[in-house]
Amino acid sequence: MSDLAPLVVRIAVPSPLRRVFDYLVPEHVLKDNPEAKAEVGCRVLVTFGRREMTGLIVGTGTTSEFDINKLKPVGRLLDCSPLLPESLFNLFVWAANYYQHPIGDALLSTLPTLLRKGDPLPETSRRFWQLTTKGKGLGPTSLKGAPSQQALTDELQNKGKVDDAQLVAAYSRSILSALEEKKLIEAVMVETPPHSLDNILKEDALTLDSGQQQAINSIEDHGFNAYLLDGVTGSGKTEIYLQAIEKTLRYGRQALVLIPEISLTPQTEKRFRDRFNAPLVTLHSGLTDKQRLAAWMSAKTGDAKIILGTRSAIFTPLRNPGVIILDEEHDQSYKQQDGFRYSARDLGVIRARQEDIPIILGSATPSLESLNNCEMGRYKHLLLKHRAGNATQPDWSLIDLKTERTEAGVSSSTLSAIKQTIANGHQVLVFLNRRGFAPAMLCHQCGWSADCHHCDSRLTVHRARSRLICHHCDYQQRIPHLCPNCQGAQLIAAGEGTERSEAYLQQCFPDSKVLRVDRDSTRKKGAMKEVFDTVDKGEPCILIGTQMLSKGHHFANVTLVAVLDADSGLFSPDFRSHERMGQLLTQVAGRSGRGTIAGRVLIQTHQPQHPLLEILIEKGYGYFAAQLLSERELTQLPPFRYMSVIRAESERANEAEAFLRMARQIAESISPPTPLLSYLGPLPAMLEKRAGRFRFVLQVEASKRSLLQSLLSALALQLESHKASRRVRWSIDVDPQEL
DNA sequence: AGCACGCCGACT
DNA sequence: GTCGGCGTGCTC
Repeated sequence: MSDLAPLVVRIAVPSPLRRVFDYLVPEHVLKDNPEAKAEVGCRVLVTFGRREMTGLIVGTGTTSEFDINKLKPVGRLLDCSPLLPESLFNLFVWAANYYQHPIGDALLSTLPTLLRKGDPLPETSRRFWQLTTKGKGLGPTSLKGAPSQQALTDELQNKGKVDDAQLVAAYSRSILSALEEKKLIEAVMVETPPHSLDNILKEDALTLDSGQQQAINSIEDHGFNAYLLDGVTGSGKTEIYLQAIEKTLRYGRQALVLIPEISLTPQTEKRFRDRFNAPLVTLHSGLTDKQRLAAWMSAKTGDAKIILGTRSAIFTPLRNPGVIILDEEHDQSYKQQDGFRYSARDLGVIRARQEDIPIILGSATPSLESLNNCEMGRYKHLLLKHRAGNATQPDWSLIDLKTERTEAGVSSSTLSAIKQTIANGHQVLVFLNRRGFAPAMLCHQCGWSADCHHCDSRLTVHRARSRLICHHCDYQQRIPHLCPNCQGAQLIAAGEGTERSEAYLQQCFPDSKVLRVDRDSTRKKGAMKEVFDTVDKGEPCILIGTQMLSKGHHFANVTLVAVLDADSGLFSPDFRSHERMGQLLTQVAGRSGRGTIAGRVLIQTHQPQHPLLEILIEKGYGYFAAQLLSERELTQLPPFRYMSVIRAESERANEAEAFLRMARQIAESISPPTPLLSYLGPLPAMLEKRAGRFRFVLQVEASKRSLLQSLLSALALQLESHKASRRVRWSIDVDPQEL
């Protein structure tokens, strides 16, 4: 290590700069800690500007593009080996570039917080003590004056290496230090290999029906393949996951399992723990930094065999990966919506290919992207058409709101269906994707409405809390008694939210439990569990709630699902709104009739003739999705064209838009618009003003990823160095979920 | 992003 | 006279 050429490392630092910075590694830094390495994937402490920070080495060499005499030395090397396997590290670098996020920020954000802050990697090896050469040469009685020391060296003489913990228990720390001081004994670190499992199954696997059997038989245990496990709710996808994991565990490998939301972890975790005698760790936002690091670490060392987590778990290193499973692959929460805007689903597929292992994407309502990937032959489409056991498909019908009166959002025929279901001793699920009592407060006399001053939105009435709340920025105020505009006393809560429908239904069914599930009702810890425990008892009751109800839960005794408002999904300008509506309705409907009794689904709408609703109801999600996919092809929207949006926001009304106009100009000077690459905007964002900021978007679409990629890379660099970019908050969103 | 530097208005 | 607003430049 004493060559004359200087050792230069390229460091990614957590900053919004799309560059890496070169530092020198002086001799003394290497000597200070001979164990520590200056290799790609290791962390270093550096002064960056005037600040100390933890950076990651992304390259090494002996030269620099920068003036080598002006390079700063690194402060300290933090790791004895790279934090990630090289291939995984390269994948993360690739992801930072693909999603156009500053490399240091992206890379550091894939690490547990404590590592990002520079904490040492927890010990994975255990400390053992052994005699030094000098110690071995000791005569049998040369430590006679120190009986404990004599006993200890005798023990080491007999046993060779002994565990630190064992020695400390028998002797004391001071004896060890004394002998170490005399250079008679020395510590050695020994890696403890992950133990292999003998009894993998805690409970027997369920018997598969022929469809499930066919699906599991199609899944190859080895090598890369992407599978879309497309099965109606209740068709037993989880059992397939479990059996795929079982195979992986039998090969001594690890399974990485991703699920959309934290609220689903306890249930899923229980299912896995009940089945396997294998160490399982969970990674979700509810963990402390320490717990998170411990879980990450045990995945890295291979101790954890099953890693269950939400979106960010896709960045967990695995010692011996065997399979990746990503449940509810259509779920939007797999796309990070701020900062490093990656898609855990898409990265999952790329990672599986990189690791040469299978990935299983499961959903009852697959995304159009994944369905298209099946058609293109990139994924294998595994269809589960039937519900497991005796459960039958629910029976859908539409209720025309143009011809029926409603109260609190509930039509009379919905009400009588609820009455009947309760009378039959069953449970009802009422779905309304709007929390609060009413979405607006209006003055009957002058037409005033309670608007949010920070957003382009109306305040939602929350009657139980006597407040008006903005659902976009959380601004709150008391409900006024008089109209602030005309002092009139006729303020009305217009429209319906879950709180109002709950109150109405409780009034209609005073003898039944009415349970509300939304962000407000489940704020208290354990509230959610309490509701589900009550429902699981099976007594007749009415569940009312928002999307929270549409995810994952089994309600065996629910035989009626009522969707109070299907229309909101029909008229949104977002090109994905129809897809989402179909997914949501199908998922909600899937909550019913999972037991042996057939379920009914009532959809209230003002548009009963809407062709998409008809297709969804008559032919099911598969046909519906196929229809949407062919529309996307006709209109040249994703996945047939690649999209990205540049977002900008500013407190000053015109700046965001002006910034994007300039961005478009720069972009067009790099790549003029052609049929292969087109621009749209700047346009006001969906909610133009939000939390006091004016928001705009510029869309860039291309027929090839590479066209878009090279344009965005060049554009990002130019925008970053432009002084106008300091006056607005801007970001690039590749493969956006929302416009 | 942070952080420093520098240049103008309005205060104890 | 100084405190502090934010426009500008820089980070190996």
